[in-house]
Amino acid sequence: MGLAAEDVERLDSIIKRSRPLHRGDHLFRGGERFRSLYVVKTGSVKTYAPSEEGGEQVLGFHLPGEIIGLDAIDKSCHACSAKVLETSAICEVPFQRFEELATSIPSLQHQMYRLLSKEIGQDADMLLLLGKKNAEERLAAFLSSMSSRLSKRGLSPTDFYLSMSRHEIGSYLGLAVETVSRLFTRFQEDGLLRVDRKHVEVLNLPALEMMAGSAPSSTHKQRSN
Amino acid sequence: MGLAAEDVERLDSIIKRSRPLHRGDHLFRGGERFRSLYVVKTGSVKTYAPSEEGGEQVLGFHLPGEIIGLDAIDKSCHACSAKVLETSAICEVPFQRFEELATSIPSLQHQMYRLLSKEIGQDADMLLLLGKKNAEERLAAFLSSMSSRLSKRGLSPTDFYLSMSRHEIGSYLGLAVETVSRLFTRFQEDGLLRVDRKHVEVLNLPALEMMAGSAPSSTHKQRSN
DNA sequence: CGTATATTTGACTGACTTCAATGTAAGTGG
DNA sequence: CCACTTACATTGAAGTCAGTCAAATATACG
Repeated sequence: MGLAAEDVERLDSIIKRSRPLHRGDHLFRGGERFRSLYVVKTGSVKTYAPSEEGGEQVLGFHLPGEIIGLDAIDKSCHACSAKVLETSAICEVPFQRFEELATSIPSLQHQMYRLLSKEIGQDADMLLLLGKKNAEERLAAFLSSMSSRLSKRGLSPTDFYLSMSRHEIGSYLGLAVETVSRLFTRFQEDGLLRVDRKHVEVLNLPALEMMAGSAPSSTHKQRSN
Repeated sequence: MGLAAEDVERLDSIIKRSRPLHRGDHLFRGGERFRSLYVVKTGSVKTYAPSEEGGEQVLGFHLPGEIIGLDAIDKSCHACSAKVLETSAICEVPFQRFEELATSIPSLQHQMYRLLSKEIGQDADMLLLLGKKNAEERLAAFLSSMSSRLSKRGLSPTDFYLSMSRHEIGSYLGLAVETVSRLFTRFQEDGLLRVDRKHVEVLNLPALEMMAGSAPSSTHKQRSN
C-alpha cells in the first residue's frame, strides 16, 4: 500500500472491530445518516436499493477486502441499504476521523482517491454488462468476477459457495430468477460448471471468461448496438 | 463551495484553458496515460468504451460544469475515450498538481471526495435504470436528466438541442436506434414533447419525470424482478 | 413434520431487436 | 446551383430472447 508502519498503526487505531454479524443484519439502511465506511473481513454483504412496489434492486455483492458505503460520502446520508448475507466480520471506519487522518498522510489520501476511482471504473464495467450483454454473458461475467475476486483473497477460484440467492443474482444482473436458474442448468449441461445448490465448481474457467468477455456463444448476436 | 478566496486563486492557477475544441476532437483515448481531469465549460462531451467488433458503448454524456476522467485515477491510464460532441470549451486540470494542492487545502480535499462519491451514486442510478427499467422509462429518464442538468446551469429545462445522435442515445440507454426513434415519435404523439431532429421541446415535464421514476405507464409491467 | 420459501422446469407471450426500405439532412465537387 | 454521395433518422414487418405465468420439487426452518 505504500504506507509507513507508524501510519498503518494510526489508521489501525481508528478502526472499530465489531463482533460477528449474522445473516440478515443491516450495516445501514437507506436514509440513515452516513458516519462510517465498512470493510468486509470475512463473509459477504449485499447492497440494495428498495425500488417502488416493495421490490429491491441489488446494487452489489461485497466480498472480503472490499469497501462499502463510498456512495454516501456525497450526500452524507445513505441512498442504499447494506445487508449481511452470511455470518461475517466487518470493520467500521468512522469517516470523519479517517478524513482527518488522511489529511496528514498524503499516501493514504492518494490510496483513497484510487479506491473511489476504482469503484467508478467497476461501475462502468457493470454499465457495459447491463447495456450490451445478453443473459448468458451476464451470468458468465458474474461467475468470472466471483472467481477472480475470491482468488485475490487466496480462496479457490474454481470451488466456492454463493451466499446470495438466485433471486438476488437475478436482480443484480437484471434478469428474472427463472432465467438465472435455467442458465445454471445449461452451464452445467455444457460442462462449464458443476452446481449443487449454493455450491459451484467451475470446470472450465477459460471458457467462462471468454463468454463473459462479450463474445456471443451462438452464431447470432443480439444487442450489438 | 466553501473555499477561501486565496484558495480559489491557487486552484485557478493550475487550470489550463485550451482553445475551443470541435466536434470529433478527442480529450483522450482509451489506453493513454492519465494526466489530467477535464471540466466542461460549454458544449458537451461523450465518453465511450470501444467494445469488440468495432461497436462502441457510450458510458456517459457530459454537460457544462461536469467532470471527466475520474475513473482513470486508479489505473493511471484511461480505460475509455472522450470525444467532443459539438464545439466546446474544456478546462484541463493536471491531476498531480491538483492532488498536491488538495493536500494543503482540507476543504478542497473534502470536495474532491464528495465529487468522486457523487459519481458513484450516479452510476448506481444508471445501474438501476439498465437493470430494471423498460425502454419507455429509460428514454424518459434520459430526457428528465438532461432537463435538470441543463437547468442547473441556467439553461432552459424545456427547450434544448441534443448534441448526440439517436444511435449514441441508444447505446447509452442499452436500446437499439430504432427503438429510440420510435419512442421519440410516440412521446410526441402523446403530447409529451415536440421534437424536430435534434431540437427538443418538453411539453409535459412532470409526466416525463413520473414516467422516469419507474412507474410503468401501461398496465402490464415487464422486468419487475 | 408441516408450512413457508427457494429453485427448477415447462409453455406461452410480448417487448425489443433485427432486417429491410424509405425519407431527410448535410456535405462535396463539378 | 444542382447531381451525387454519405450519414442519420424514421417507419414497417418479422423473429427472438428473456419475461411472465403456472406448477412441480426441493430445501429451510420453527
